[in-house]
Amino acid sequence: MRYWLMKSEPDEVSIDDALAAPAATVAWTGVRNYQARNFMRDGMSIGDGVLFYHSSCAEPGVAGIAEVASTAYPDPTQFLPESPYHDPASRPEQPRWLLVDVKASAKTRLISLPELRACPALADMVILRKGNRLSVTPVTPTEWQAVLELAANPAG
DNA sequence: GCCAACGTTGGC
DNA sequence: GCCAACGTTGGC
Repeated sequence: MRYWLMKSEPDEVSIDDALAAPAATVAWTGVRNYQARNFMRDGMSIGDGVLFYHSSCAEPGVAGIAEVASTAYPDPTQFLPESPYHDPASRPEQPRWLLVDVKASAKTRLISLPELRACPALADMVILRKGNRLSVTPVTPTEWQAVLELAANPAG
């Protein structure tokens, strides 16, 4: 059992969108970074914990809890010419990009970046490191527990 | 919109 | 293999 943080732009798929989807499950399309892909391919197992993070929005931060709901499989959007995630260099017989299904478990209060940064247990969290841009990152059990505790507490 | 940080590309 | 140029990410 491992833990992860996965970024989503809420304009595209928010935690509410995920919870409203059939079986509260969404295919995590659009990852186009090899390191992030490799985490999904080589690191993830069904049932792993996921921090659902809202990025590129007015209030970036952890917005919900989810779990990995499939092993990695080819991201169909890489083959769709009309998709913003289209990759003309990827061949169907050897797909370059993968995704996993993510099942939303619960919405949390929004735990903002400043609040995450203020938590001592999260000092080394990958997402908080300077210059970090990875959309899929590992989370340690200690960090996972610390975020759950923040989520359970009142804001501030 | 700005810009720092990072990944990718491509010429050499 | 080096590295400059370019594109993207993402907080502010």
